[in-house]
Amino acid sequence: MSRSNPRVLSTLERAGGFASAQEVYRLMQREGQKIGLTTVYRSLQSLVNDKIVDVLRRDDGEAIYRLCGETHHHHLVCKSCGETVEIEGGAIEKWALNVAKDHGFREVGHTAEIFGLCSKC
Amino acid sequence: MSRSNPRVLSTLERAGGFASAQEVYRLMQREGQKIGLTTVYRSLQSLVNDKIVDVLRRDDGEAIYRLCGETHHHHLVCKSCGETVEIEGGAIEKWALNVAKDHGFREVGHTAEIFGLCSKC
DNA sequence: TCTGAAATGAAAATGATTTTCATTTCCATG
DNA sequence: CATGGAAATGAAAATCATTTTCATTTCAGA
Repeated sequence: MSRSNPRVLSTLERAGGFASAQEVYRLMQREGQKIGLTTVYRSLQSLVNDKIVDVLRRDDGEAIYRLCGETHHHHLVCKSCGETVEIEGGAIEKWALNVAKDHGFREVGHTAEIFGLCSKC
Repeated sequence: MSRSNPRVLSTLERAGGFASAQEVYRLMQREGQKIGLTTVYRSLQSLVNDKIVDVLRRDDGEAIYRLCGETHHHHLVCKSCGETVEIEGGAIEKWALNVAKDHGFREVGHTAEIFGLCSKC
């Protein structure tokens, strides 16, 4: 297992807390930082595991990494410009737990995303 | 420009109205239908343009195509054995719509999955 | 029958992501 | 100060969905 290279997190922060692995890599290259693409991917993956960043998907399928708070939440994402709003999901939590229990499932988790066109797009 | 091959739509319907291009292609292969992967992609793309199907992204980035208008449902998936239960998601629909409206979003869609360990696992 | 536009699909290209594996860096301990 | 092994690193190759290219086939209409 590998741990996150701190310069990757730092770069993601500087990028506005929202960028793809390729973008983080290119940014670090431009800044003259010596780092391999592999390490960028591994670091971001590790940050996701540690719940320090979230991963979403752009319309073209490229993964974008985004700094997030620690409280569990969901996202409302504009499918055109990518603007993201964090959503509290209390209703969903209960729904997921109830549905799962009804079917005898344990160790329940869930994912939920809302997408659409934001007011600007 | 090309038009959708009707067998592609028919196969997507038969797949439960929810499948990736690769899955549609494999299914048609297994059924002995002669068709190229390229045509499957083109047909699905065309169906998306015509708003006959929606396109979403799976967590791994693969695009999945879903018939529009079909009352859509969600899935409760066992993370050990893969058993899947289809769930009605009335509560989620409302939640997604309300949240999106609150933030001025239009053309709203959503994804939601619940996962856990089923009673057998 | 002829003709051209649309459809088709095999193969190559693309682009993100992952894997492999040899090398380098760290660091605790002798 | 060694030094030995674990963790980190990165270049290159592999993977995989998707798109593009391009030559061929189909088919409707003149």
